[in-house]
Amino acid sequence: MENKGKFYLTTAIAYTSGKPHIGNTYEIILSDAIARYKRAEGYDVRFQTGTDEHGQKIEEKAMAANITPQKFVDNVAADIKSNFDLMNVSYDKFIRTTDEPHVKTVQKIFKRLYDQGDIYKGYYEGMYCQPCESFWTETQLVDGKCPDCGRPVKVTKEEAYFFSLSKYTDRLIKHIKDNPDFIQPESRKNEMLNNFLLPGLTDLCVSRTSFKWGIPVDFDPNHVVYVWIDALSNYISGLGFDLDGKSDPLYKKYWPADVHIIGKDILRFHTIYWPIMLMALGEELPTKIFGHPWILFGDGKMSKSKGNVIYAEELVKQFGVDAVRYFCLHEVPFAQDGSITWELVIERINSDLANILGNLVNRTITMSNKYFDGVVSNPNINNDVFDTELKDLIIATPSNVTKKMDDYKVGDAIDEIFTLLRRCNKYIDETTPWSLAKDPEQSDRLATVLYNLLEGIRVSAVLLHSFMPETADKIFEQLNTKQTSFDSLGEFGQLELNNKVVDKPEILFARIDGEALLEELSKNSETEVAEATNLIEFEDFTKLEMKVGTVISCEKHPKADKLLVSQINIGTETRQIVSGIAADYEPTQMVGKQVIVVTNLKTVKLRGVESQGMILAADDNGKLCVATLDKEINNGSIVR
RNA sequence: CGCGGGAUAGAGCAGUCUGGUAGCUCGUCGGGCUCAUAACCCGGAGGCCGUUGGUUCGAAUCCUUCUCCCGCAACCA
Repeated sequence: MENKGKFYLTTAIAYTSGKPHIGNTYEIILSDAIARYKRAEGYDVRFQTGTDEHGQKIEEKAMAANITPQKFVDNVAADIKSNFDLMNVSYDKFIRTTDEPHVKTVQKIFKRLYDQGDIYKGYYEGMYCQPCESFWTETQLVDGKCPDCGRPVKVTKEEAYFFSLSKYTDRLIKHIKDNPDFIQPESRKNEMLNNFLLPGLTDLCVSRTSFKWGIPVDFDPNHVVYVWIDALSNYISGLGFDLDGKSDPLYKKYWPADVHIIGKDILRFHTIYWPIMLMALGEELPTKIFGHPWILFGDGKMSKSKGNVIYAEELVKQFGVDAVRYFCLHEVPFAQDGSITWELVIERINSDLANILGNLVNRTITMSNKYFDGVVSNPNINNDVFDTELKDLIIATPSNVTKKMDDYKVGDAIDEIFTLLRRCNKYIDETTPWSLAKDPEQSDRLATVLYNLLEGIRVSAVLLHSFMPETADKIFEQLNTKQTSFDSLGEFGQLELNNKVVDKPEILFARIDGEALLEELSKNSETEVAEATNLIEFEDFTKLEMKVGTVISCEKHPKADKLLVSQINIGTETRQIVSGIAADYEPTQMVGKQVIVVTNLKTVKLRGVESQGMILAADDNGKLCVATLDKEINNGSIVR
């Protein structure tokens, strides 16, 4: 195999605050498919992934679990790693930001940037929003309030280090314009330029004193390094980067990265902060940043509170690793989010994997056994236009696939392979081997037909290997072939002669009875829901104070689309209450209604407007219906 | 007018940059085949390409008006 040079790709490192769901898993599967494909093409690939293990959130979670942060991240990192291993991911390096070499590297980088004046010590004389734990600049504030939550901010002075970005902005803008492929997909490029770079960057806060679980700034131990200098550095620290020119040979060989594969939500950090960091360090910039879309459950974003999280393990348990890999890789378009539901997964498995792929292999091997005792030969009696068409496609498919992979259009690449598989199925109908078998004089023709099919299957399996490694290996075994490398794709006819295919083909993907499975799943989830329902004590219930009130007036929240602000008479007083019902109720509809109000909730400000309670409403999949009373009753009556 | 993305057959998508017969997968209906996992193959039906106006010999594609959906985006007490 010709060596095509080095190829370094990375995933974002996963934050160790909890268990990874299928969306996290998607990124690593996608990266793995690219890594495997590049290796098969003859690149010297290094594939790095890992975990991001510092930060306040982890510190808090560890405290809540009553273990040390280190113990906490050890557990979660092990969990994430085993999840990646379960998905058959071929990473070369799993880096953890708590690894000693990484910590040292980050400290040195921080010091260097400080020494050369890119990082300076200053104060946030900023506006601090306590609940959001965020600082804001004057220009970011909305009506002098936190743009995130609308709550008032406090002028706070906290010592912090800042990374001065402005010095490098022009260079970065030029780099982005000179390298149109730097940011992928391209639609994101303008977003970065227009929203962040062209208006001018504000300096980035790179240290914290408010928590301890982070890499200490070694020359100023009150501070820990905050997020990005720590996390982003993993891409070079994992290669043994050293500031003093003593970098590991790995670094010299593999840097700069050929592609960073990341979620589209963190594109900003990878296309702005990271390049600027590298410029400041005098290192080369990565070739490409690829922001991939998300996998969504149904039509909503996956979130635990919606109860619609799917974990990779569940899917694997049900369908197997390769089916899950196939689904993730094939079903997410290049630039738009894809969606996952049980129904969709079942449909793809049945129609693509069982019918088109599995059944093709099965029927071909069966015929080979039936007509030739499984012995492969090629008398080369090709006399139809079908033969030419099939063979042309077998020759063309590898480069078709590679073209798509070069643009990271993995789903389209897989489609190319399935186009070939479909063509093979069609070829069987065109040549009708079972008719040929009835005429002994057609024996050589029949053998040729089967050879063409087996070769088509072999080529498909070689190409499929990057996406579904186990399945491809199973096909190789069934064909009993050693011709499994990309070198064997150049010309038609590399499948060995006089080999014997397997006697009884194993079913690669069994068809799934969708209705039965869905029914079983819904039964399971019902029992889970029942088990998960927490029963409360009666006393807990009595803590709630609920009263009847009449809506005196109601208007739209001035700063939020989804909120209404009502004045409600609850007998002794009038309360102002903000509710998220604007989608279902006009303000005028609310006036005069008698509603049930929770009156002993802590007051809170919602986008700047105080809310002194809560109106009860039923939620039917997002459609809200306010609870009212059967007949008119005195305001202030207790509800229980 | 905060910024950005989108609307194409029952569903999911491609085509839009670079104007020239509207395409793919699934579903559906009809037919064929029997090697195969009720699988495979062929054919049909199903589209004012979201709306308005314009440019053009010609518009899904370019310009324009409006509508609706989604993301950034937390909030729904």
